Amino acid sequence: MKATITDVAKHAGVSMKTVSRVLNNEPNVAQKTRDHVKAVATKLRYTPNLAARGLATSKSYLLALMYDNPSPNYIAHIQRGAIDACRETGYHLVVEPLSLGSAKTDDEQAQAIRSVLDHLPVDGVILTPPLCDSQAVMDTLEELKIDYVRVGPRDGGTDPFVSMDDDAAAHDMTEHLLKLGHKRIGFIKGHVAHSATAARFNGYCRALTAAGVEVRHRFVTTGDFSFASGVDAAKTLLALPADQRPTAIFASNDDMAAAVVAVAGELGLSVPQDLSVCGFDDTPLAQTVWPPLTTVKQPIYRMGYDAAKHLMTRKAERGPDGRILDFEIMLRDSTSAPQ
Amino acid sequence: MKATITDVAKHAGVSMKTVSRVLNNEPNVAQKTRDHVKAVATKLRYTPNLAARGLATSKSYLLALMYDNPSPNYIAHIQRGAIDACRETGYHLVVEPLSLGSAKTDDEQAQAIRSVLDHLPVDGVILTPPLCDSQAVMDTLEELKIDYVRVGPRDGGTDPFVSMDDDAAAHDMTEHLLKLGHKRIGFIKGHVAHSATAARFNGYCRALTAAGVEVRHRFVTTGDFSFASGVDAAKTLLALPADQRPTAIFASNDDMAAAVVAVAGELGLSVPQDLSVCGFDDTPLAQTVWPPLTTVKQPIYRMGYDAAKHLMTRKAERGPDGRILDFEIMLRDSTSAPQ
DNA sequence: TACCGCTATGACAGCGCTGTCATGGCGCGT
DNA sequence: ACGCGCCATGACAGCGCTGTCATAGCGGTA
Repeated sequence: MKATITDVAKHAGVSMKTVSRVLNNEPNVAQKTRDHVKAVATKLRYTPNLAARGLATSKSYLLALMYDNPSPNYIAHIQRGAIDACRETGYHLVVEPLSLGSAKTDDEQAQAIRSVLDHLPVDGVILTPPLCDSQAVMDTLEELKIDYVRVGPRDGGTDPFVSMDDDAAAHDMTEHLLKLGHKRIGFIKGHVAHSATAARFNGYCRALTAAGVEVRHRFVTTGDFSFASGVDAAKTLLALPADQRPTAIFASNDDMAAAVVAVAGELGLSVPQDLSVCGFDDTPLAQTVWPPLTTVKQPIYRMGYDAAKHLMTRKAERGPDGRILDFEIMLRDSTSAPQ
Repeated sequence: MKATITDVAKHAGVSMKTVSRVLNNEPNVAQKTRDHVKAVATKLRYTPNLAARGLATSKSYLLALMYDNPSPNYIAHIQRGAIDACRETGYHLVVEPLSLGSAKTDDEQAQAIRSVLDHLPVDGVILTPPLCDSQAVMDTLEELKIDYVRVGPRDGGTDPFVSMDDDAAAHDMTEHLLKLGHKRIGFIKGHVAHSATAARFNGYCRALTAAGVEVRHRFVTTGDFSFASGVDAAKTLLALPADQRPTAIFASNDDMAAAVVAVAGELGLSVPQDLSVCGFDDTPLAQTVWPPLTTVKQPIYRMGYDAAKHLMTRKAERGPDGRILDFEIMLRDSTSAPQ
């Protein structure tokens, strides 16, 4: 039914091994033979049998994307990037949600990941937050000798990773607000356990300090990335008397920024005239809210793409261990000069 | 390194074939032997090599989830359900985005799907909207002799599918509004090409008619499921004089419902006092907006789960071809009695 | 006892591919 | 002309598993 290497070999008048060499771009095949075999393979619509190849090489041509309950939107983009990269190389992506939960012990985490990997021998693993920050997970992978890449890890370790400079992005966004003329800029921090929280806050502080503006304690509140926490934070910030409250609020993600917009509306403040608001992540929500949010667009798709690409590249040909990708500030309608 | 069937056979003092029989629950093995082999396999932490098994059986133990640009949220839930089902049976899920686009010809659609399947021999395919409504896709699958299940197909054909009764859900939601005392109920239709659009509108009409309320042309507008289209539709509906405009608006999805809330806010109408709003889908957005939206919760996770389960079940043991799952009306704060 | 039917088990080939090693031919230096 | 080394190619085994077919053992029947 489906063409095999043997068929191609027969039709091309060469041995199976030569066909194999051609298909795998191995050296030591005359250019003429190479072309001929390729032509025959195409004509026969030959595609290699993954199972057979996997059995012979003990590779699986599969990559796994592991995640633990992040936002669907984030995963969807990472996933899409990784899949596109896989397609280019004949790999495929299997998706493996892992419910580690921060409550689990290291040992349980290791066990969970091991049981997944026991059943599915993948050639590489893409680790997204918060998995990418679990030492237990990484140790297990190391022990199993399975390649992995971390996406957006907390520290900028020596392990392979792709990430974005959250600090710089927050800095630039704050600077944007400063340039518009804002002096009283509120900030809503994200969930303490998340890698990006500290980095974003740090960027905010850096920009203020650089501009000679004091970082004021009362302008900084803590949320946990949820809309609800944003509501609370916004209420706190906006409860200050009109001449003392922030003229701009920078929330650590879009959900909380959307909450700020909602609260402002309730209080009769219009955005951006009375209050500028900006978010972080550029989720669909940013454009679903009114007015559309000025926010930071993370190169999420690209991260997935690069991560997968890295895993499919032979060790020798790999580039530097870590890649820091560019972000982009999306200027929309939720920010303007004060008054 | 990793235990093989041969290892287990040696340790258990039986032949490979007997081990194989035990592992695959084949008949004709003495219970005692069976138990013993199982014990040995466990002790050795044996897990079958998928590639080898696949080569021998020409099955892949892989299911594919195919989609064409739906909402990330929808896919994420389907996916999660399917993965959970796979885990129970030792299968795995590969995710294959397909960019067919409605502009493509049937032939191109068939080609696209074929090229994916040529490279990855899966045992079954889960088709989500709008793929599940493409005859070309189904024909191709049929020809390739690959099992498939349609999730939420337009028609309730004889092919295997899982879906939800959009019509009934829209009916119940409309009835909810009616019971609250609303008489002037606006409706925003979804994208014409989508399967659910007609069904939802139909349910709305049925409920009105059953209650003896006329379906009024000016209360029905058409959107395309996007927030932006919802803004336009809402403006149209709310442009009517106060004593003639709808006291409630039922949007065909949450994005458009959120748009209605935003427009109402701009016009100084408060929800739900001046205007009740309800949506459809129960996306995260429904709770991210203020006030949280009354909406229809689709059993998306369950659909993914059931679809995968169906594919992994041997033909003989399968239940009925189609399964219609229950929806749930999520009553939240965006609806109340008029005035 | 001879024979049959049935179950429990095993030997062996082969799925499609690649790794290893062998082979034959050709160019080049002496 | 001879020998060496290198390149292009092929033969063959074997990856881990399952399907097919053969076989041994057992109880029952005539």
